[in-house]
Amino acid sequence: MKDIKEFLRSNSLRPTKQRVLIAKYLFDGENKHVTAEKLSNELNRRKTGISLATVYNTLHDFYERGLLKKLSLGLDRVYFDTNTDHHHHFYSDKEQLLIDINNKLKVSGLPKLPKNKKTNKIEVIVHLDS
Amino acid sequence: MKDIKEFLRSNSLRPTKQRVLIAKYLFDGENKHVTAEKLSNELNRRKTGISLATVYNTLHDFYERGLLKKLSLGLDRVYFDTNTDHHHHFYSDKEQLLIDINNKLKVSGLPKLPKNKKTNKIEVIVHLDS
DNA sequence: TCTCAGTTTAGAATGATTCTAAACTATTGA
DNA sequence: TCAATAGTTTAGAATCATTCTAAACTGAGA
Repeated sequence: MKDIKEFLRSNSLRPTKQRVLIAKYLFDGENKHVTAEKLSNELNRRKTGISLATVYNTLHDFYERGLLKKLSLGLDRVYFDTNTDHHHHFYSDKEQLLIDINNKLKVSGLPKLPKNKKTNKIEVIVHLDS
Repeated sequence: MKDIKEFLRSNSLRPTKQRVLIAKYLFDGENKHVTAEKLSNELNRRKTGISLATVYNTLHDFYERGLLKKLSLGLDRVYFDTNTDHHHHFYSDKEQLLIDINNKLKVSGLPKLPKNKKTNKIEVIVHLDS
């Protein structure tokens, strides 16, 4: 609790009631994949009374501080991932399934880059069926 | 022209004026990446008077017949790719850059799949910076 | 040519996200 | 402790890609 306030402050974020609650939920130790809507539902379940706008603002703030990773897998919603290390995903649109691939994938056989461009990151999505 | 009508018919699509014009543009031999909006602009430039709704309908129809590939790279718009072979992409959100990677990429080191799931496809996106 | 299922279309609807601007609150300096 | 203020929260409006609706239109077969 104190720690969370410190954590927020050390990331140039005022430890407001709302941010503390959201951070507590997101950074409780286990990795999470959330959308704004899913997070909002979870917070409502806990009767926190945090508005959807604040959920969006907070996810964005955390993302900008590098505390979350942003995933745009399908077309619809944006997922935020509490695992900010570079990693990849198993993904199934139909089944709302999203699983981290944390071990070392290797991608080989890349052609040379377009001129004047450099690789920012390589993203691998393994689409699954049942 | 005749060929395009035949092509549409052979894919269970009536060769309407609109579909012929769109197919002619999309399948002129060179690979294209289009969004509904970009395609609509191009068609307006040619004074075809095709509505945006029809552009969406037609892209969707072509996609369902397997004539186009659908790409959901960023969050915003959907791209349709006339290259329907399995392939990967260089992508830069900022610069609206999208380039096919047609040669054989290899992805190694995948962990085992979640139980009861099988791989549908592996998608590699190489994000670029300038 | 007639008929009708398949198409096209304008405009409304949807749904995730962002914006607005007014009310609220954490922080800091006195 | 308190006032001032910069940063936050919020409801609701706005945005924007896309889908839906339902009415008008058209290609294809009889």
